[in-house]
Amino acid sequence: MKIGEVARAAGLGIDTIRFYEREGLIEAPDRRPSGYRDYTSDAVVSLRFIKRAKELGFSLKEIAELLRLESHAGTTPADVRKRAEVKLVDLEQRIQALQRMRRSLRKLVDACPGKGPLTGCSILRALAPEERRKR
Amino acid sequence: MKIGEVARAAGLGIDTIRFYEREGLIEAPDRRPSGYRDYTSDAVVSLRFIKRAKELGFSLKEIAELLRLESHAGTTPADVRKRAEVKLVDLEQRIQALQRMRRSLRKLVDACPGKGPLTGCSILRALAPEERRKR
DNA sequence: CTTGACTCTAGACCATACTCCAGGCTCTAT
DNA sequence: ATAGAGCCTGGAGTATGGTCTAGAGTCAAG
Repeated sequence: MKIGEVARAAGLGIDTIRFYEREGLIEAPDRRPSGYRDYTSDAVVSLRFIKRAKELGFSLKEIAELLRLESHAGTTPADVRKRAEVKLVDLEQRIQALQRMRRSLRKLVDACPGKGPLTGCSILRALAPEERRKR
Repeated sequence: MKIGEVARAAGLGIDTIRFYEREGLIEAPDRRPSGYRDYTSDAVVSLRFIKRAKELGFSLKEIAELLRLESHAGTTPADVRKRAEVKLVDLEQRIQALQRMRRSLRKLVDACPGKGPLTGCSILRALAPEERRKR
């Protein structure tokens, strides 16, 4: 596959894919004699993973670590396992942080009547309890 | 209050507060004859809100929109509530995806203790929503 | 009055994660 | 054969959200 096809399949821009290659997130693909990058469908899977993980709030650096768990070249299985365990703890903490955020936000939403005067909205009251800014 | 007191009270850095002022997230305070910014305690409330909203996953741009909603005639509490709800749904989806990922990673850790190939416990596949995993 | 902590501005700088551009070569369909 | 879309490289530019610095003035305690 050429880079454009991969980009469409993964839902990313061409430049983004080349950027990920430079950053070491994906392997550099083989090249055609012309110099064109020649991808296999595995690349699409990796790129979709990256896209999804990004949406989940992982940085590219963290994603790179996750990817290194998958292709455990040059490391022992025990090492892979150990790093996976560390990531698992990370993940659990991240889930808990998001759950705390969700609870807080839901409390705010539930307390907001959604009607009546603006001043009744607890979301805004949390922001500006004294209506000092009413212009 | 001087900016340093406000910063301590809000739990932000001085530079951050000036940055928020430049970005229009907070109003420019009055000035003393010396040129020093002179805040009221309302500023602390606003800054704490911004900090909290950030922790809830709002970007500064989204926070600025929330702030602007308040001062626009015709804004209903429902408008504000709606934004929070959208964020809530986003948060819930992220939590679910992370939980899927956690399951996969745990499977990887449990099932691949150092022997054999990692078949069936691909962290890559765990995050590929449009690629139907076969049951 | 002195001293040290604080504040002012403008602007540089940082990390992250892209996004675009110029100028040139390649591929594919007609 | 040729047009037009696609791809190449290297480097510059963008957006977000700050963070830091220099050089100068201000404040409050002793």
